[in-house]
Amino acid sequence: MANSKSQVTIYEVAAKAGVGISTVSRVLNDSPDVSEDTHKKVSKVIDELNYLPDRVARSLAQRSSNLIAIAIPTVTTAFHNSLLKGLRTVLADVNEECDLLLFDLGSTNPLERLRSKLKGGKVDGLVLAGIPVTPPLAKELVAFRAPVVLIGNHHTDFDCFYWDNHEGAEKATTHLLQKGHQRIGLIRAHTDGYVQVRRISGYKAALKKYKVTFNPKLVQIGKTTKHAGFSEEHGFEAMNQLLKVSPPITAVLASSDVQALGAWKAIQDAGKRVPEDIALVGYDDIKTSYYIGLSSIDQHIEHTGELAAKHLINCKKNPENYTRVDKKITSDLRIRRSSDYNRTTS
Amino acid sequence: MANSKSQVTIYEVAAKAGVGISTVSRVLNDSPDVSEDTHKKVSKVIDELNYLPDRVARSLAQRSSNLIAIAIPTVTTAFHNSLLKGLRTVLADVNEECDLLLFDLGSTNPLERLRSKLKGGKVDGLVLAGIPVTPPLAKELVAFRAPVVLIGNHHTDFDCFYWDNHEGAEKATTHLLQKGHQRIGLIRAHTDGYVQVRRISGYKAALKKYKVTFNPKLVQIGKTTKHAGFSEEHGFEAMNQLLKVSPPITAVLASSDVQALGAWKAIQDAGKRVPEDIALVGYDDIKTSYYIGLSSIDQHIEHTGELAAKHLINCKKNPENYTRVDKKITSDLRIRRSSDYNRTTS
DNA sequence: AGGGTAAGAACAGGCGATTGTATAATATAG
DNA sequence: CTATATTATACAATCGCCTGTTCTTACCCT
Repeated sequence: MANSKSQVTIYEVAAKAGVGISTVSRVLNDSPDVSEDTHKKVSKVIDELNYLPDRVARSLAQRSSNLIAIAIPTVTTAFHNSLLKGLRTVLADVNEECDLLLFDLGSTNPLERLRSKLKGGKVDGLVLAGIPVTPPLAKELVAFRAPVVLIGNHHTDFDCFYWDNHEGAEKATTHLLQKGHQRIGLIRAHTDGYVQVRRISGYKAALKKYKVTFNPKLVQIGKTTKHAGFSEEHGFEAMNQLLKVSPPITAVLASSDVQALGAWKAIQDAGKRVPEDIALVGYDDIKTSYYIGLSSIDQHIEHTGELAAKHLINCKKNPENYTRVDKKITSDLRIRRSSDYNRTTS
Repeated sequence: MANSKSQVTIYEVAAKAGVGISTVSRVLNDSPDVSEDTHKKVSKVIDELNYLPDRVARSLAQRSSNLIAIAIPTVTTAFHNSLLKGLRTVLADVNEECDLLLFDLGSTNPLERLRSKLKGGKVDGLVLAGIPVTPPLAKELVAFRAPVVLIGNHHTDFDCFYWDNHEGAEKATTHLLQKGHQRIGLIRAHTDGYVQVRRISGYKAALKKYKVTFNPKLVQIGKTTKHAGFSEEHGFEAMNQLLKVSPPITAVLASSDVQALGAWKAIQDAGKRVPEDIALVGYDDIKTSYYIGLSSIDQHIEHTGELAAKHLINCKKNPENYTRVDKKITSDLRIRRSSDYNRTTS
């Protein structure tokens, strides 16, 4: 199994080079007060011994773990993957030393799990993605004594990067209105939080601007509750309900791309075409959307991950000039085949 | 930000509880020889002081960290995401204590980066995904004092979970032959390693079984080298080359689904249809393939990740009855619209 | 009641680095 | 040529926790 051999330590290097360990340490850290000769000599021994400093010991001495944690649920979506990628890109390039720690919140009782993870020990930074911060949680986070970044949620006590769901839904709806649609369906999800509310308000705002009366029957939700209704099945189900509405709708805005995919299937099953009969716009802009030509709202998730990582690294590097970050990430509409069709007759 | 205040250490807890630090430590680690009274007393103080043990110090002292690391390149693909998910699922459910650490290998000099990550070691297990193990690396891995699991590569000194690329390519090719194809193109990638060689051999084996002569002109590779040629652009480019071959091919096997997507586009641009004019099969079975109906080879990547995690946890729990694992994961063909069409005339 | 035993807690010595300070060696000045 | 400033290096104390060992103390038993 590969175990036995013990590590080469700074002591061995020092002994073999005939110097003290502090000198070796200074060579490692490119301290200016080591003579050139000594530097060379020690470097040579380091090479010969194939010595690499122990990062854990180093972290302890430097009082920083060089670890940034991100808490995510087990059921990951494209959202989490994009976020991770953004974080990693920055951590890998900007700061060689920092690794990413994944706090998996499991499937049951995520908050309890998060609490126990927090107790597992400190890290240099924590990213909470899509986790609403309740007052008790906020208290624990403060006690955690490490910079905490919230993604997708808002809280006055922590740094946040979040999206304006109102804006996204409004952009999508406006686009459909501009394409000549009047009866636009909305497939919602099984959450009644902030996100959902804002999206519906964006949808309504756009309608109002175009003087189209809001019709609650055009907002549908199915029974399938898996993934809070962001699933393909749910999109399929809700779309079938929308197809029964009369007079018929000519466009649909879904709460997620995956949902839109299900809706697309329902539309095809009903013998109708996208976008000629029904235009479709999703939310999230996942990879598949690009390939199949589904219009969607791009929330720049990967970029948000990068921003979060940069912010945390910055906190670490110069904690003195810290200022709270509260940044809204704008959402952009990606128009593709599924909605790029002008409806001449209403 | 909640940072400034200096850390609460085990000493303060010990002092306030009126015990020695070793007792506090034993409480933290649920050692059996602490009386119940003391346990309670200390726990109470821990709560009051909001004490969190320092991960780094703990790792240093224990020479391990309850961490399983996985090394992956910065440019992640669906492959890595699936793997991660598999690992996490198991770590989250089977063992509450283990977290996943991401060793990002960056973009330049991944092996060197890996080396330095290994040095900081102190993890309980390491997963190497898609990283060929050269002799010097093998040596370092042996010196690394933790179980190492290789995914997608084979090495007699380590536990491995890998795929039989010969089998996968053979299954895909056989499927196309059965559908009546004779002139089957192959889009390869810019690697000449194990994976590529085995896939080509599988392709050839299937042809041979059906008594179809191998034609090297049907194996194409483009100039685009990004992502070692597994990219959409490269698929597009190579497909265009294949379209020029005469007599025309009727089916194509790509090295990845993303590549196949590019090929699909090239086929459409040439005014041909999938699968009626040209049948298409990819490799990897990414999500998009399911949605757009691209046939593909499913390598059960997520499941492989689960197996790897289970194995590592098992190593940790009972190291005494360790036996080397060398498991081949079978690949299955997922037949979808892109190739599900019988070619009557050859 | 005294010696033996065992449980529970304290001591002290690491783990492998960093870093402020003391010291030895060299250089500069008077 | 001694006295002082200047380097370059070595020493030793940490960092926060774990753990083998020693020491108490209380409890049994004859």
